[in-house]
Amino acid sequence: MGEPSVAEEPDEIRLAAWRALLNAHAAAVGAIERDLHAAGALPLPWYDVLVALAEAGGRLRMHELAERVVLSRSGLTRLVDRVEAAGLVRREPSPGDRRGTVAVLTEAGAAAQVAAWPAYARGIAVHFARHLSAVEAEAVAGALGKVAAGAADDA
Amino acid sequence: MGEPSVAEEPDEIRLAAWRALLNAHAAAVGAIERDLHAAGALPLPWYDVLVALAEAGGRLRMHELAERVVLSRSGLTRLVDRVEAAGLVRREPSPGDRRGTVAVLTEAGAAAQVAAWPAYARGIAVHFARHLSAVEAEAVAGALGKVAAGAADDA
DNA sequence: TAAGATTGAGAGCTCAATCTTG
DNA sequence: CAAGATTGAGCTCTCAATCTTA
Repeated sequence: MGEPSVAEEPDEIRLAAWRALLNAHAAAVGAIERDLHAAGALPLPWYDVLVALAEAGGRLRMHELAERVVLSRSGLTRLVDRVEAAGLVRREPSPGDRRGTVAVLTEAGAAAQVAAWPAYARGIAVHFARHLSAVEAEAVAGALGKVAAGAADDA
Repeated sequence: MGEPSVAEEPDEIRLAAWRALLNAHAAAVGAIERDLHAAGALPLPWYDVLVALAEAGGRLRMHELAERVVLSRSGLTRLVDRVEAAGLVRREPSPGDRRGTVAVLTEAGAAAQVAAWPAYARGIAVHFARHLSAVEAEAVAGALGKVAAGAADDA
C-alpha cells in the first residue's frame, strides 16, 4: 500500500471522456481556424494574446501572459514578437525588476481585439456551442475546469 | 423569418465551457507529452497512428487513417513517413484502386503500441481522469461526443 | 543559485500546388 | 472534372542553452 495513489489505468467511461475531448478539440479548433484564415482574420493565438491583455487591464508581464495564453514561455516570446511587429502590442521594461518585460496593449491592438470578436464568436457558436444544451455546457465547464486547475497544480 | 440560424454569439455558460475545453486540453495534453518525452516514450501522434491501425485490424487507407488520427491529410503523409522510417508501419498499394495507399501495421508496430500503452494510460489517469467523477466523465463524453460528431458533419 | 526572458537549432504543421488515376 | 496522396515553401512550436539581474 502506501501513497494515496492514482489508478494506473483510467476506466472505460473516463477513457471515453478523454477521447471525446481530443476529438472535439481538434474538430472545433480546426474548423474555427480554417474559417478565420479564409476570412483573412487574426489567427487564434494572436487573438488570445490580445484578449488576455485586455482582460488584465492592458498590461501584463511576459510570464503572466504566458500562463493565460496557454503557451510555453519560449513560444510566447516569438508570438509577441509577431504581434508587436504588427503594432498591436508594445514591450516596456518592467518597473522595479530589471529582469522583467511587460507587454502593453496598444490602441490599435485594443481596436483589433474588439473588431475580431464577432467572427470568432460566430465560429464558437457554429462549431461548438450549437451542439450543447445549457445543462451540458454547465457540466462541461465544471468538469473541465477542474482538470485545468488540477494540471496547473502539478506544474 | 429565414433559416434555422445559429445564435451569432454564444451565451455565458457555453463560452465558459469553450474556455474550459481549451484550457483543459492544453494543460492535460501538454503535461502528458512532457512526461512521455522525459521517459523517452513514443510521441503521442505516433501512438495515435498505431492505435488507429490496431483498432482497424492492422490496415487502413491513408485518408481513413487521417480521419481517425485527427490530423490534416498532408500532415498525415509526413507523420506516416516518420513512423514508417522507424519500421512500425509499412505502405502498400491499395488493391482495386491504383490511386490509393494503405498503411499496414508491422509486427514491430503492434508490439510498440502494446508496450507504450501503460505510460500513456498513466498520463491520462494523472493529468485528466483523476479530476473527474464517473458522472462528470459520462457528461463530458456525451456532450463533447456530439461536438465532434457535429463538426464532422459540416466538413 | 534561482528567476525572467530570449535565442538557436531542429522538428512538425498548414496551405496551396501537383501528379496520378477514376 | 473529382478523388487519393504527395510535395514544396513558409511558419510556428519545442527543447535546451544562454544571458542578465535578484
